[in-house]
Amino acid sequence: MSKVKLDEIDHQILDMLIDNTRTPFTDIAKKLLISAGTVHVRVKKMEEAGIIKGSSLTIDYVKLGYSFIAYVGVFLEKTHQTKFVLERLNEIPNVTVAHITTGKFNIFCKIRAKDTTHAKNIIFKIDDIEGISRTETMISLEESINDKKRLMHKIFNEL
Amino acid sequence: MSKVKLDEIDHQILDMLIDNTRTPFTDIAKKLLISAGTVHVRVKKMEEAGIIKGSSLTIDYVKLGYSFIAYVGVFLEKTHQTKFVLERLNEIPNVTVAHITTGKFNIFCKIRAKDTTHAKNIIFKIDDIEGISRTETMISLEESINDKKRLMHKIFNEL
DNA sequence: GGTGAAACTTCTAATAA
DNA sequence: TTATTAGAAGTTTCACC
Repeated sequence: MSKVKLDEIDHQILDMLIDNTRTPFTDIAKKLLISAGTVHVRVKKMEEAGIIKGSSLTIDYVKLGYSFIAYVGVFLEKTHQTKFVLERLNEIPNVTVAHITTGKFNIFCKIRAKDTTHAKNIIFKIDDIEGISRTETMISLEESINDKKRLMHKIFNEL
Repeated sequence: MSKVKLDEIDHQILDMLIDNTRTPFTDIAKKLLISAGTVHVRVKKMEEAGIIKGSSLTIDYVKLGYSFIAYVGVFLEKTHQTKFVLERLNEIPNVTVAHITTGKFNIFCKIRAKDTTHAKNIIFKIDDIEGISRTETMISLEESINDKKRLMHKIFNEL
């Protein structure tokens, strides 16, 4: 849980790699007026510190036929069932994100489906999980802002 | 919006690259008993088809001091203000995701902050946006399921 | 479509500054 | 800490199945 100090160079390296993992270190070096070796050393340090956890492709799920996104708020019968319910949710591949939350819902999750029929089946599956008293679905009509575009320095430099 | 047909080989290539963008094509080739050239050609095709939109680093935001995640449901005064409000939300760097939704809320977004004080300021900023009548915040106590672990074939092979 | 090997680019680690 | 450099490793292309 320790905070790690990064300097401006590190932020800019992260920025470019967040935008495209395969940005050659030589390109980064050229842009930042340092050597590729230095980029390598700094990236390695950030990996060792656990700041860089890994890398992943950004997939266009819509093109693959998965155009349906919904958020499902889950109400539990009893709070101590949280762990059990999360395990069941984890078994459904279409539940792509889940958070334990305060406020209105006990658990809050995101599902990705092909269409409304498919989504209905997934929601029924969720409703059937033991310990869930009821759910509330919010269908996404449009994903307007998306993690990807958020460059690090925008977050870092703001107060 | 067109659907694209991928075969089992493509799925497995995606699988490995989703898990780690830098998986060498030679490793993928070895595992799938094809040549590295073939892997290259298939990846290129999926890039050209727009299925692979890009790649990104997975950052441990908690280690960088951003341990606070919350979901904010937004109620609008009038629906036709949606576009305007989304533009304002997009100007706040800590709003990392936003969806237009049906159901309880008009817009649904995710914020990332350093701590509760920081989060409070962000939520106040959101509340101040013209056209928003009120908001409802759900604080994430724990992120239990996370996109990253979802391998493609699990989604593809399910009905 | 796929292959295998050559040509090219990038990474990495060791050495030196 | 950073730069340089050289050998290792990965990627891309292409003539040929």
